[in-house]
Amino acid sequence: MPTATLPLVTADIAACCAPMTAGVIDDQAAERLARIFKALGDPTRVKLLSLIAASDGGEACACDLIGPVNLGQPTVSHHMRQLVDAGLVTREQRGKWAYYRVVDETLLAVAKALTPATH
Amino acid sequence: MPTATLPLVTADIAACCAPMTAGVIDDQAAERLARIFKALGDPTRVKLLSLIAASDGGEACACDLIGPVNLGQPTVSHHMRQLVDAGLVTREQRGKWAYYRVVDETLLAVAKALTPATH
DNA sequence: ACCTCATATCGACAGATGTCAATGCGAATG
DNA sequence: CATTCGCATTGACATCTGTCGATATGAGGT
Repeated sequence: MPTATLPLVTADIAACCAPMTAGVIDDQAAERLARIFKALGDPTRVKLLSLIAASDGGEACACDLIGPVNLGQPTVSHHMRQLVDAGLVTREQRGKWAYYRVVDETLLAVAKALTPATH
Repeated sequence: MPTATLPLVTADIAACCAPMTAGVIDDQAAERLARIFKALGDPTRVKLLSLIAASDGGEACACDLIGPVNLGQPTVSHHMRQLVDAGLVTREQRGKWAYYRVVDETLLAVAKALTPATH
């Protein structure tokens, strides 16, 4: 995999997340969903996401995240990349600091995909 | 990890899934959530879950799952174990067949955890 | 220009993960 | 009870992943 920081969840974010429980999902949708779930499949990243979401103004710089998760700076940077690549957070450089912000649309779309069909 | 098939998501399923975006999640909750997400973090397992959910009567036996995912029987069995261990599906042996069923409560709880706080 | 500070990237390494072939095991069926 | 059938377990393997120390990058401050 190259070093690209691509928007893996793009416009088709809606398409990706038709309720998983409605009909049999196609392979592409399964892949897209799994990619997001994998990004969420680490306790550190779950905590990072929560830290950002709970931050004042809905954003947090990397420097604010290193302490709470008690890991090295490169490791946190690595995790943040995963979250950005999955489309779960955005990154904005302002001066020396990198500010992260949760992408609510992605969270909502995934939540919708997980919501069981109302029989 | 021993061979136990424990209900990793038990009564505290509700506690585990207070909206991830409301306050900073504690380490235990992050761990519980991540465990479920990790189980969902593979395209094969996403498809398996979808297959079961879309099956007649909401249940499917292992034999019905092997074909659609195009993988060996031991591999499918392995994936199903992951899903059961994560509390995403239940397993019931009836005669020679193993029937799987999606646990809607878990899906709902996770969906709730992902739903962004309404600012 | 230099230095400092905030992040990212690289290289390395142990441990986890997905897959398969071979085998084990319990339940029906003859 | 021997055989077959459905599924789980084991052992092995290549690949992926989380973590770190060291280093690179790049923006501000002096």
